[in-house]
Amino acid sequence: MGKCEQCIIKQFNSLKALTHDELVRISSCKVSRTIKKGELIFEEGETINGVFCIKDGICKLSKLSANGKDQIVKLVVKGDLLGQRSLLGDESANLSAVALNDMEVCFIPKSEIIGDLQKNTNFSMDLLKRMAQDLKESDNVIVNMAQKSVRQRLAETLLYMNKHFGVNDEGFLEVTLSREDYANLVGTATESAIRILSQFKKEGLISTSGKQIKIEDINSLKRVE
Amino acid sequence: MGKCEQCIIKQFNSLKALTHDELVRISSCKVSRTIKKGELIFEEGETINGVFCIKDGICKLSKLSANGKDQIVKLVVKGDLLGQRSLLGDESANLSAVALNDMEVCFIPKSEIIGDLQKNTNFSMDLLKRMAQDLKESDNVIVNMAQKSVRQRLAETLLYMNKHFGVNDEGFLEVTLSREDYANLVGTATESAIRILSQFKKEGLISTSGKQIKIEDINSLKRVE
DNA sequence: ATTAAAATATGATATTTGTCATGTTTTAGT
DNA sequence: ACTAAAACATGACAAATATCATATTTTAAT
Repeated sequence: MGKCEQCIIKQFNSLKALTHDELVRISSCKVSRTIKKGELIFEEGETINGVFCIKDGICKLSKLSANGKDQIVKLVVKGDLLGQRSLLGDESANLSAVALNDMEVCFIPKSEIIGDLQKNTNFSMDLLKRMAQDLKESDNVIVNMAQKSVRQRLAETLLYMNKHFGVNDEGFLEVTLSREDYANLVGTATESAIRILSQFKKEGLISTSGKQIKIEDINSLKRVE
Repeated sequence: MGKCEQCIIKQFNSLKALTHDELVRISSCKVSRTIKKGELIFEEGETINGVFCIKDGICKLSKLSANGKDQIVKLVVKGDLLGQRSLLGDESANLSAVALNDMEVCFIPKSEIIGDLQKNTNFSMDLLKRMAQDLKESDNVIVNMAQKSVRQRLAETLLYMNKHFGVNDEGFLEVTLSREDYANLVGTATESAIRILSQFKKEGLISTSGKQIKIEDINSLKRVE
């Protein structure tokens, strides 16, 4: 079992603001866990009571809307903390989390870390800064959702996947999403997402092999309207 | 000039977590200001360097999108703090703020309050909780934008205005927005907003007098699909 | 009170997006 | 390798929304 105080992953999130002693204590009560692709981590409405530190893998945060469709609000990736809001108040999760590939996570119970949040100003300030950043990003997503076409949003989603996760040996996007996931990220019908990807293919902006996607003309993709 | 330590408005925001002494100090350097309807408080990209405590009035936070339209992301109202993000890091404003009616605000320079944020855990924890709440609401807006029809979003916006600001003597929504503002809140073309309001009128859900709107059948409005 | 400008209203039409149907390909489990 | 299920693909059509044009009404400034 790894030790938090030696774990490099914490460099990427607020846990790096904890002291050595705090990390040692947390290390002794954290629970390491692997999560298989497609597995539910927690569900909307569930009480989480702790945070997940993501050591490896990616998951989607989504919310079921009235019409029965899942809207993906955010991707949470290696290095991120998941479920920070559970530390503040007794609220249940507003979103569901599902693994997009195999994941390794550590779960830190709320009871063990809540005291540090109160005492260690560096920790709470770091959390505050990151939340402010998240808020800014959410606001930008709202503007995109409201003002951009599906075609444009899908192009931007491909660029996002390329920028954040890169490509594999063969040049395909490293993280492979289903067409349905793309639709749920963009906020459109699955058929529409598929159709537009087909158009992109015809126009030479991308190529595909099965569900894998390769960006062929990144500049044109950036100019999609 | 009012004194912060005696001001009742702070009950509604994080400033209530400050100590008496902290409030006295802040009171001595705050700047009271009235802002006329339509006036710009700050603009996207501008450096704010402080927070506004809203004593009266309402303003819209919006962002200009590539197609030249303003998307309203949030309404900030009496009792709220405006510009909290400016306290965390040196980032410039992500959104523009414009008064929707005459406002009274107090501006508190960042330099005076930043130390309290570091020292007073109650203050930073309260800010953290409110930001978590904002984040949740933003996530919900994303889902609504992505999954609901314009008609539905407009109906919900009317219900929101009714719930948060109530009605005047004659039963009209207390806060009067232009049709363009409604369109920018909902994320649609102004003509579409006007058209749908006309439909609502024909269907007996609302009535209007000039730009004023009265909700006539709140239950049907809630059931709009 | 008059008038120009802005906001509201509505029709006609184009474009975008969703829905339903149906066929093909890929994937995963034996 | 075989097979059922899931995912992908595409056509046809319907519905929602945007755009452009043009009145009408309201507002604000003189």
